[in-house]
Amino acid sequence: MINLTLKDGSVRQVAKGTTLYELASSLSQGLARVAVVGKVNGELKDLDYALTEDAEVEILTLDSEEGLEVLRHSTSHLLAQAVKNLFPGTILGIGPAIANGFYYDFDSEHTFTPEDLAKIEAEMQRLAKEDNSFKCKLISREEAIQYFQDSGEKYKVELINDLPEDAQISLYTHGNFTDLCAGPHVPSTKMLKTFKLQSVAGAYWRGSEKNKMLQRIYGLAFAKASDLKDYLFKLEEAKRRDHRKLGMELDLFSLHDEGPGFPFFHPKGMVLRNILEDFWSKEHQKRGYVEVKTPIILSRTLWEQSGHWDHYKENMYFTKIDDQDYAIKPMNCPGGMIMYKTKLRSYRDLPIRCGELGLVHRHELSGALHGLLRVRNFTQDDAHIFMLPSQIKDEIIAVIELVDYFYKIFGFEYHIELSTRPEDSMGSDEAWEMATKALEEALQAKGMDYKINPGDGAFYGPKIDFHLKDCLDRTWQCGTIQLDFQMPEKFDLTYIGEDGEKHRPVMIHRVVYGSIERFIALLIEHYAGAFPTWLAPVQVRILPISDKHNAYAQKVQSILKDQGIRVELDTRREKINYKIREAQTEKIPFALVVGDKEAEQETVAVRRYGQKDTKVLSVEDFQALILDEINTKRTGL
RNA sequence: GCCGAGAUAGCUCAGCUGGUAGAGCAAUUGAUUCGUAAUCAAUAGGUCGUGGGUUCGAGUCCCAUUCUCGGCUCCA
Repeated sequence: MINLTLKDGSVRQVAKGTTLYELASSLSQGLARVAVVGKVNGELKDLDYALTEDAEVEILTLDSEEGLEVLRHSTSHLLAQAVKNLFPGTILGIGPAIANGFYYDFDSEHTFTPEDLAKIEAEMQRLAKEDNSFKCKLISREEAIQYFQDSGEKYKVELINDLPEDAQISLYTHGNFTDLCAGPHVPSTKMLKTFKLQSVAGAYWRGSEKNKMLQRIYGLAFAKASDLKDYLFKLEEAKRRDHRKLGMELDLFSLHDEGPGFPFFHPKGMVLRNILEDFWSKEHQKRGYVEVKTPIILSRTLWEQSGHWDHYKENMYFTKIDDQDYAIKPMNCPGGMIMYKTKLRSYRDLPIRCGELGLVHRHELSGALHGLLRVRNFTQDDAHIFMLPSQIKDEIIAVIELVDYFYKIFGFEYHIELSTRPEDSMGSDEAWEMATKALEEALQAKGMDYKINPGDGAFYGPKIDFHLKDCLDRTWQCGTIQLDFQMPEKFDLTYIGEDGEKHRPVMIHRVVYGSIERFIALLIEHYAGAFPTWLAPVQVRILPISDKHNAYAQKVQSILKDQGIRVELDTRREKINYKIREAQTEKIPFALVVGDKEAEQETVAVRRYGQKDTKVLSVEDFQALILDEINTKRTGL
């Protein structure tokens, strides 16, 4: 007999060799029916796994994230089976579970079309009903290689060859389909009911552009049909927040064939930009930053000195002036270096926190462009902090706090990544290690959770990245803090120390918004276009009932305007309903209706965006209310 | 850059197997002076992304190209 500790802490004695399924049955028939996999000492196992020693055991159902993940993974096998049935000769790549579903990569002569997806899905439904169980078989490396070589599965052979020496190799079979897989899986295909194939996309084998591009089929899978339906509905809702759609509807910006990736900002978009930039400048001044502006075009020699010529050329645009080579800046830092060197610096001057809202141009791959989220020119809210080595930690912590302060004001949730040394980079291992450690220590000192993003650092140093989510939960890097020992070296930056000798300062490159363009895109999606009053391009629109009331409306407008409130007046000869509808469609925070009553009593009927009820306030009271909302940057809802 | 899909009026879209373009909203004009999400009517608006080709005839078929979308890669 062996002792099993269950999730509730109770201990159950069962015969050695009892399977997880048998255990589930003995606990309750209901549980056995919905059981997906088991967890033995923290490891996921198939239900037919036989227990041979004392263990902590948990039976998982589709109510758990892990259970769902297994379901999604099993559905990817079902997809592969269906594709192999319908398109014999297809070679398999990999097929993992992902958020909300799964994908499988295929190498096929046939190009999968959207119409094929429907056929494949039907075949999956048919196969699922066959009620085939997933069976696991452990085999030796040689057998496995032999097996997949014989069946022409070259990618599987490659995968096996790359498995660690001691890896246990297992095959999973259901019906006529066998795949290399670590498992575990649901007990039977009959559990695979709620899925939907979504799209086909190209994907490089093993994520490297040096490899062949395979065809990836994406699918969704959920525990219940209602969950799938809910998710599809949520997707549709999310698309309504898309900044590309809202940006055009709200007349904020536009993109044109004449300048792919070079956005045009309209008057209303400029209002938003200017507010963000003003806020930025004020907050930075408070924290001891100065602000500069460096040129957009600088000589080739500078870029050679900075290392961009060697490490960043692919992303840069070039031009010639009087037969000399120049580059359009992809980063602001080299310009900042030149400024630092205009004076002799003392240790007493440091840290120098030098901000720059700098317009940079980068040649992004055409296929990567995406609204304002990925563009070819953008304004970085950059700053370079030159400091003594002893100031590193405090400065990094101050920037982490600054980014957090900003993001909280907008109500953004974010996650942090620590990006380490990339392949194409410069500097010594020691310098990189020191820099990476400094960043890590600052994060730990702040108690921040973060994940490591190996090899994703800048070519001159490691970085802390702050990521925000868009309407479809894709994450985008915004803020970043990069610690750099290389540039000061390359540019021979110095300061005079207490000892009267020259020393090398350390520098940080950092941005808070990241790029104003990207940040605006995320703001649009975050607020679904309904900006809080302090950010709204138009804060108030006054709607006279008829043109009898225009004079009073104008008076109210000038009172509010004098307070710096962005207020419009709608004097068109339209019905009040029509004007209100339009003000709502444009997501203006306040619509003020004025008619006989209001004109007589010097009041306004206040209708807030998204709310049906109105409140009649005196003009002074309304003014106080809106100014308070603007000053406190409240969302108002 | 790569794989796939798409591009028709300012916007959203229709246009079957090739027979020289249509709706709604927006716009303009006129009438309506109106109390919390669309007043009525009339008018105007497109060389169907661009360039070639096939054909008596191309929005529709073929080729190239640009841009957009979804991914991959890359990145603020």
